[in-house]
Amino acid sequence: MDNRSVTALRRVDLARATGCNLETIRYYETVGIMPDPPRTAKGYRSYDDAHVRRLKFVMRSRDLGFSLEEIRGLLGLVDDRSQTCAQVQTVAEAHLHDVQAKIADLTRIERVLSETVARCTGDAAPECAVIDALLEA
Amino acid sequence: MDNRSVTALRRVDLARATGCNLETIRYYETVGIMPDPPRTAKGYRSYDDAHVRRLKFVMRSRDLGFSLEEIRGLLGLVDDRSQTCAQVQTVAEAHLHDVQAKIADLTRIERVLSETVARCTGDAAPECAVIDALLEA
DNA sequence: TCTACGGTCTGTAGTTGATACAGGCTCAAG
DNA sequence: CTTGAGCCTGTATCAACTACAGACCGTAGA
Repeated sequence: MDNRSVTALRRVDLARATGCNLETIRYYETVGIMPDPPRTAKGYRSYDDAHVRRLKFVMRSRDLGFSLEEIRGLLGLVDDRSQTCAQVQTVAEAHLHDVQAKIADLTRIERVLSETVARCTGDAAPECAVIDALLEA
Repeated sequence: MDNRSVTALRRVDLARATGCNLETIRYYETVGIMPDPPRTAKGYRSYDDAHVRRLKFVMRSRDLGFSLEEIRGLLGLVDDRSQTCAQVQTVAEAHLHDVQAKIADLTRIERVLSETVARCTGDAAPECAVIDALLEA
């Protein structure tokens, strides 16, 4: 157990430390969300705490529904700390509006769907309120 | 203007009648959502009112957020009217629960996001509440 | 009749965000 | 020395479309 083992992480260690899927890490590297990590003599990827922090940032952003494109933007703003809070705010607000629009859409769907399902008799009969609703012009 | 023109529709006509994208119609045929239509002597697709009705059904279902897989199921129930209202109700209720779960997720995201954005100063400074929230463990 | 334009045909590639697998290599513990 | 876990690459798959490329057709106007 040498002192390298404190920070030198394998792919599976990074996955476990972040909760990210193993294959997804490689995917993030190919699409530039994560940097290409240094390699061992045998070509194995070698990660450290900075990778863990970055990937956690990505996971949290994804959790909040940011697209990879948006996350790329946020990472750029983090990497270049000369950028402004106002810029980040703009990205986050745009995303907030997206989320609110999605909620509105789903709420409309939920209303129509629950109203329609409520009209179902649940009978072993071929007449059905859901089908009728979908069939009507 | 012969009597065929009343019902014989080209691909673009079906698209316009339903609001469906031109290419999507062909896609729905390849995946079996729509039937392979009859062809003219020169191989052009020829649609009629039944196609319009079916595609409208598909569009409305999709509008309500049903997946193509679910729509395939609903179409099967419509095609075979010996199926029961109870079966349709089951599909629709399962989908309703999906929708409600998505709304719950997005509402959580919306809350976190709006709280965080509200803490932004909007300054031309590198300190930012959004970034801090994403960076913190 | 010519020409332009809009439509149609097929097959295939690209999109987003991963996930999975094949086939082979390496490493560490027992 | 074997076994099992992990690593490597490249490629295929998923949903649900969308968008070409390259060739053909059909009709309205000059």
